[in-house]
Amino acid sequence: MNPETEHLVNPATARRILKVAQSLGYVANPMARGLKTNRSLTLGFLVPDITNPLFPPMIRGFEDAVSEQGYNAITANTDNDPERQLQQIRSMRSRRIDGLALATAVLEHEEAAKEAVLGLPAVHVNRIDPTMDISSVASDDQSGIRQAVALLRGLGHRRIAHIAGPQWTSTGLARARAFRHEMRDAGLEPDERLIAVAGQYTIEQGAAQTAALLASGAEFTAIIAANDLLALGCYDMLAEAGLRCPEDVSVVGFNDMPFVDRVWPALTTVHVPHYELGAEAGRTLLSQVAEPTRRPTSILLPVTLVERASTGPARD
Amino acid sequence: MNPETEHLVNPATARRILKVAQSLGYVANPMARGLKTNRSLTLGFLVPDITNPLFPPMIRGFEDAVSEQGYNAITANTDNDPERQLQQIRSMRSRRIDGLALATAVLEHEEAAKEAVLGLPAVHVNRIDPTMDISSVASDDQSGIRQAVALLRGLGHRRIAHIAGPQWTSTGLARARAFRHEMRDAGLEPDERLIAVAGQYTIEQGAAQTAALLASGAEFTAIIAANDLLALGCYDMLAEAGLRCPEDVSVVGFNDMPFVDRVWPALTTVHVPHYELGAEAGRTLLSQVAEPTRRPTSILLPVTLVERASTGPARD
DNA sequence: TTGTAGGCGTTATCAT
DNA sequence: ATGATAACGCCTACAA
Repeated sequence: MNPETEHLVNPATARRILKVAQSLGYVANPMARGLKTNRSLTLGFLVPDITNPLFPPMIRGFEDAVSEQGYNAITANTDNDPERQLQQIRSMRSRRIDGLALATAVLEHEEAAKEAVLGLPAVHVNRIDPTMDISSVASDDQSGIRQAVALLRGLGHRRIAHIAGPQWTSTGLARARAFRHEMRDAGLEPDERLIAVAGQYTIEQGAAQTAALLASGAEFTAIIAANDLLALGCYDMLAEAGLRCPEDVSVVGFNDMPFVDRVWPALTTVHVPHYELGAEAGRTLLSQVAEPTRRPTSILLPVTLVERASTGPARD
Repeated sequence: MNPETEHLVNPATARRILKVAQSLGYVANPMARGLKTNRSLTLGFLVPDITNPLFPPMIRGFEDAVSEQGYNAITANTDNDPERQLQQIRSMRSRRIDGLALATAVLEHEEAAKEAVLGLPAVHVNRIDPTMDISSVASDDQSGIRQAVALLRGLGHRRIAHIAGPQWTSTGLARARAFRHEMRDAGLEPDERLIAVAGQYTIEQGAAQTAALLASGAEFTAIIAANDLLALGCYDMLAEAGLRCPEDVSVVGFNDMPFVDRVWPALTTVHVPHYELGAEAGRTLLSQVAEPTRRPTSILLPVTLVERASTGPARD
């Protein structure tokens, strides 16, 4: 009844057995199978919080991709807590998952996590591993920032601010780096006073850092936020300061979360293909499972800027 | 090493064994345990689509609640396809889940699903089972509609329309029924021409049914939509028809999805405690697992209307 | 109070 | 090409 060994049995017998099994309603017991083989046909997917709208599409993509190969996916939340993350990894290992996808972005306590994952096929999602010990699937953050800068540049903006994501986050780091690089590339020397670093990817932090920008005294006509929540925070603080968007200040987000096309004004943002990120991670992980010695790969998925109503010509 | 039988062993020995096990890094193998006990300490959660923002909080609540008792949760998507739902149930049963929560709202093909779940502790979430064969945890839809009607009534609205959800859906049915009932209760005879039934819970259907309402020729100054997506569709069609919200037509949604407080105008809607729904479902399911003979219970969680900017005084 | 043997449903190995 | 058997790691009944 094992397709892989069916060739060494009489085809007629095989057919007969299969038919009888079916008529009996026989279904293999995954626990018994797993106990014997030490494999579970199950893959883990670790996210900070399933409640964050970024992750459901990734999870769905992952599940759809791996279920095609007969694998199941189980998800767990870490709340960005390194201790919880370790627990979850241990719990999943004890359940004999065959591989693990990590969409948790915490750069600190890296060593502990890496050690916990040792020997298990693994892939990072939505983040890259600088040391390249582990495969990764991420969006092309630099290209996204480049497109954002190009759009604003084309609209006449020269003094562009950046609200960076938390620097303990892979995306926060990458997008801030890309911002400095792409500004220079566009012939706009980045002003360090116009880079504010958020402590969390939240609306509140977006507002707080916009306030900081405003307070710095340095002039700007546009903000590139490291993600959509930060951008929504910009909206709040700009309104509070009596500034209109986009007439006074243009705002660009990152991720293209659900419904940011319906906030006011509709948010111009970099669309990230979250579903595809998850699906690609699933495929990568499966090839890793099939061939554990294969060396890590690093995939960058293309992103595209979606121009909506939060960007307009520079005021000056 | 089993806490439940620890009392019939010498405390000193127990401590000794536990210590040694710990020092050896011993972790029980769930598969071996499950093979022997025919239990998995795992519960299933079936949703139409994890990508729908209603479900992540429910899932999270469920997970948090059951993990407190040492249970794991696994989720699967059905895409509202009865066939897929059966597959998923069978797959989960083969994996020996100890109980199943169903947040899938399809009323058709009920018998097949019920049969597939036979003998397995189960609970319906966000829907009620009229036959009461299965426990359920849902929001108090009738109270939500009552609050919506009361608010509009207080604002002077008398001709109130309803965009009902799909009638193959538990919530669509319940809210439409509640609408008729509560209108009468408020002394406002419901006009059947002012009840449009959406085929899906989508923005597009919300727009289409608003168009139907407008085309019916019957006058109205407010719309109660059966969920937030339908309400957003109202926005679109009203704008297209040159009608302002709330000046010309007030709109009330249902669910209080993430970010509907930031669309324009901010949506007045009935807040449903999705996290609590999931958590309560988890607790209900666990008690069902502990005591399989217990008869089904039906829990209704209270909802509260959140008044925002999409409702205002009646124009007339 | 402690020790031991048997079996849960598979798969893999070995003998036929 | 087919059939028999041991072992995976745990729990439980029973013996000591």
